[in-house]
Amino acid sequence: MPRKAKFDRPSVLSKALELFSRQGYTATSMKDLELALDMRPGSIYAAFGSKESLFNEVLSFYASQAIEELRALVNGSESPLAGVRAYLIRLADLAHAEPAAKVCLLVRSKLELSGSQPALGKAAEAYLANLEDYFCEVYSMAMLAGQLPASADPRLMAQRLQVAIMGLRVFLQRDADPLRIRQLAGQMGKEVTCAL
Amino acid sequence: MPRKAKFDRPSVLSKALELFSRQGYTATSMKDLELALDMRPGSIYAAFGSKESLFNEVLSFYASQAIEELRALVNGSESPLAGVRAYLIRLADLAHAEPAAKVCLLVRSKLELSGSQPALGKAAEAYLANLEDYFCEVYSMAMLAGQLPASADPRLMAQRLQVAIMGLRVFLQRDADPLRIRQLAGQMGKEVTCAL
DNA sequence: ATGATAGTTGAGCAATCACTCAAGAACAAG
DNA sequence: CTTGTTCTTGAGTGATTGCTCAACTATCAT
Repeated sequence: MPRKAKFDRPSVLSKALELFSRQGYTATSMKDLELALDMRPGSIYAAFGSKESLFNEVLSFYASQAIEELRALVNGSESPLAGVRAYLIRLADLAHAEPAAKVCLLVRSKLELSGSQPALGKAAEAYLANLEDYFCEVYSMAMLAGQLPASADPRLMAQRLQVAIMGLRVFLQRDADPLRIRQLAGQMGKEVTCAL
Repeated sequence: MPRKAKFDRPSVLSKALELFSRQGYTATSMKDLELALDMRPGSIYAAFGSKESLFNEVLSFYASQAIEELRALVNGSESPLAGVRAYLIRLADLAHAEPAAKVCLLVRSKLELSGSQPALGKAAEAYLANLEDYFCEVYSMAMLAGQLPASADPRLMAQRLQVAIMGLRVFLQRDADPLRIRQLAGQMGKEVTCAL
């Protein structure tokens, strides 16, 4: 009996993600979203409830995308540590991408919203913690495979890696020479995988 | 004949800096500023022209403060490289500070505003470039003092250091154990000064 | 005092904000 | 076709945005 929605949720989320990545949460108005999503306000609110909960869903969409991409890269590499190095190189290659794609939306949102929208800040924080946990798993796997000294601390290394990734991705915004950035990423990859 | 302004510009800028650091540019309204600065709209506009140019002045205020602090620390250390390590440790100790003080306002603003307020984004970018230049000077000094191999690339090391700092300061937002962060900072300090 | 200059005030402007809801449109079952 | 259910529409809500300006007040030199 009902009528089915004529929009495709993932594709809508993807468009919203692009817009939020470019302008941030606060600077993006519902008018902007109506235009980008080609939806009228009533439809948006029927589908997502509010600007805040739409953004929440976008964050979750982005986070699962990010962790999936990472997982694929690690599984597709010869070893966990090689996967980590490959991931850093891939990040460095974002130097050629559009500015909006360079920063991690989770980091961006955490910085932007922790002070003014605590709930959204907490959400971004949680997804970042998930990523750290996954990094920790990767390092644990590497230890079991004998690729790291028995004295290694996977949790510390995971945090060390996340710091490196955050730094690199923020630095991407500075529009330096792509080759330079690759050089930096390579060096950091070695440091972060004890391959000095 | 005239009447002199009854507010102290640096102290006003300092209050505005605190507010912008907590809420960001877009999420801070003129009403918020009126309250924090204890000034009426007319006075603010007479003194600063617009919200945007007030923010510009705050950015410049913050940047000169930051570089001065850094310079003092480097000059007060035994060697340039020791100064760099000391700076990283000092950053790690921000773990005990209020959240707003943890992130660099320049990075925050670059991320928040590059997409929606290009002029302000460019301004933040320029100050970050100044900092990188200063890092480069420090490494050049270290080379002249024979603390680095002749093959070292000061510019690359400066960028490497800025990536480390950005990463560390963003990670501070995650509210990890302060001791952990010190540990990370110490390790990164060694890497970034070739003291492995 | 007085006049000239400059700083302060706050009600209020047009524009924009996130959001609502009554009306209409599109589908599926009978 | 109807009827029932859900989705879509867009004009319009009150609140808030950044900002203005005429009236006012304080401080100077004379």
